[in-house]
Amino acid sequence: MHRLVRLVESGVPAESILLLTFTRRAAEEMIERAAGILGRREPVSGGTFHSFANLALRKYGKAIGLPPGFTILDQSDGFEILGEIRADLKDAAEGATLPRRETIASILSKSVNKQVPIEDIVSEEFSQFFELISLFEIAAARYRAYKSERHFVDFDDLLVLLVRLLEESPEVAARVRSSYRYLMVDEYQDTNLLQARITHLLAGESRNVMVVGDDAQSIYAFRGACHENLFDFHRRFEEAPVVTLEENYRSTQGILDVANGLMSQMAAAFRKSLFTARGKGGKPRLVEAADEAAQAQYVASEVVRLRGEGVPLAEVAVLFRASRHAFALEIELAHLGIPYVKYGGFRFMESAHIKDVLAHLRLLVLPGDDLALSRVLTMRPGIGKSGARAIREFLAGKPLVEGLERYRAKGKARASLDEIAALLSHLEPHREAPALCLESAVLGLKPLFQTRYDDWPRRIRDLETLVGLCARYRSLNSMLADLTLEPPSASRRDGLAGPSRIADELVLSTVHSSKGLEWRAVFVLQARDGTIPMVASFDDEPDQGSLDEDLRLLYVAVTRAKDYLSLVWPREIARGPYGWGMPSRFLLALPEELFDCLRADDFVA
DNA sequence: GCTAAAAATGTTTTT
DNA sequence: CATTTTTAGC
Repeated sequence: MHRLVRLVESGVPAESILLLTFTRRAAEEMIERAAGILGRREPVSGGTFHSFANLALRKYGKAIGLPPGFTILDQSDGFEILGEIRADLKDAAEGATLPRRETIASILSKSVNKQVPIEDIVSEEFSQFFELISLFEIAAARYRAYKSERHFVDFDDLLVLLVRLLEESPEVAARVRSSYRYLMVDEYQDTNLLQARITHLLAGESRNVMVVGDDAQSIYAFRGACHENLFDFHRRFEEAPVVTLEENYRSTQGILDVANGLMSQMAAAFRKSLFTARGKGGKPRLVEAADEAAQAQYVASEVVRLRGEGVPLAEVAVLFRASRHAFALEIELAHLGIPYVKYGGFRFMESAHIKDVLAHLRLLVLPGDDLALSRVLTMRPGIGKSGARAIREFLAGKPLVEGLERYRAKGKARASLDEIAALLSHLEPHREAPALCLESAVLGLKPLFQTRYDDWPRRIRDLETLVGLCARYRSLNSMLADLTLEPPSASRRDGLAGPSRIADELVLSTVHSSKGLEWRAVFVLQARDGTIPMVASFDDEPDQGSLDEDLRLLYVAVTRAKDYLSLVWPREIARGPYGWGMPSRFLLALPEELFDCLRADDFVA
C-alpha cells in the first residue's frame, strides 16, 4: 500500500496502476483500501485475475477469434457438460466405473491450471484411475470442442485465453501494457502457473511489478495454486528486493505465539518469526466440547458475553473449514436472535432456483445456449431428459418462441412448452432494464416454484434480493457475466444477503473466505483431528502435502484474531470419522502453556 | 419409452 | 442436504 501511495505521489496516474489478486474478497479489500488512501478522485483498476481476463477478452478477444459476446460457464455448467460426456463414455469404459463428473472436472481443471498433461495429474493424485487416462483425454477433447463450438468460456479458459491473447497478439499486449504500467499482485502464493504467466506477460520489459505473498498462508493448492511462484518470482526478477514483514500490527503476542508455533511445524522456505509491540494479551483458549451442540452453545454464550463487554457483533468472527460445520451454531444463533452473515460454502448461483431464472435470461441473450435451454425445458412438468433432447434437436436453428409453439407434444409437455413460449416472448430485454427483465422472469416463474419447491417463500425472497442487487446493470450480458464471476457471496438466516453494511452482525465464514480479514475476537470451530487436518478414515493417513496445506489453513484462521481467540474441539461429531476425540494434532504439538484449556460444559452450565 | 417419486450416496475450500 | 442413481409407475 505504501508503494501505491508513493507511486501516486510521485506523479504516476492512478489509472495506470493495476491491482490483481486471486480471490474476490481479497480484491475487494485491496481496492477499498486503495480508495481509502487515495481518495475517490482517482480510482485504481483491479480485481481478480478472472475478472480482469473477462474485461480484456471482451475488449480485445477478437484478435484471437473470440467474439465479445462469449458466455461464461460456472463450475456447475461445466459439471453438467462433463456429466453428459461421462454418460457417453460409459460404453467405452468397458465395465470400469468412471469417477464422478466432479472428479473428472477436477482432473481436467488441474491439468489446465498446472499446465501439465492429464497423465501426470492422474498418476500423482488419482492413481486409482490410472487405467482411465485415455478416457480422460477423450473427455477433455470433447469438453474443449463443446465449449469452443458455442463460444462458451469456463473459469480456466479465461486465464488460458488471456495468456494466448497476450502471447499471440503483440499489438494487444503492447496496448494493455501501456495502459497499466505498474502492476501489483496480492496474495501471490495463491496464484497458479497460468496466473504467474499472466503476471510475467503484463510486466513485460518494463518489469514494473510488485508481488505480495506469504507462503505460510498458501491454502489453494487444491485448485492448482503454486506457492513456489513466490520463489520463482524472486528468481525471475532478480533485481526485485525481497522485504520480509515480521512485525505484526494485528494480533497480541499470545496469539502470535500460537501462530509461530504452527509455522515452526511447516516445511516452508521463507521462515519468519512474528512479533508485535501490542503486548502479551490474554492466552488463546483451547476449548473441549462434548459435541457440536455444546460447541455451538459455548460459542453463542461467549459471543453474548463479549457483546456485553462492548465488543460489537461485527468485530467477532466464527471460522470453520466447511460450511456445514456451522449448521448447529446457526440454529443456536437463530434461537437466541443473534443476527449473522455467513460467507463461503454454499453458492447461490448454483442453487436451483437462481439457475432456473438465469437460464431464461441466458436464452434471451443467446437463443442457441443449449445448456440453458435444457434447464428451462426440464424444470417443467412433462419434460424430462430425453424429451428435452428431442425438443432441442427440433429447435436447432429455428426461432425459439415459434419453434416451441410448433413442436408437436401432448398433455403436460404441451402445456409446459406453451408456458415457456409465453414467458420468453413476454420478456423484452431490449426495452427493459436487465433488473426489470429479471423481475418479470421471477414473477413468471413464481407459480412453477410454488409447486416445485416446498421452501418457495425463501427462494422467492432470494430472487427478490437478487433483483435489487442487479439494479446497477445496464446490459443483460454484462449482468450475467458479473453474476458468474462475482456472485453475491453471503447469506443470512433467511437467504441471500443483500447490501446492509450498517447492521451489526456476527460474521460466520469459512477459513478460506476469511483470508486477508481481521476481527477483534475469533472462534475456530472443529479444531479437531480429523477435520483440521482432514482425515478421511482411520487407515487413510493424509500425505504430507495435504497435511501441510491443512496446517497452513489453521495458521490463517489463528492469524485473523486481534485480541481474543478460542479454538473449540468437539469430542463427538455427527458425521465423518468418529472416535478421534482429540484436538488437532497441530495444536497438540504446541506447548500446553500457550493456551488456557477449558471445558465448554463447565462453562455453559 | 419416458417421467416422476424414492432410496442411496458422498461431501471441504474458490474462480 | 442436495444431487445422483435406482426403481416403480404411467
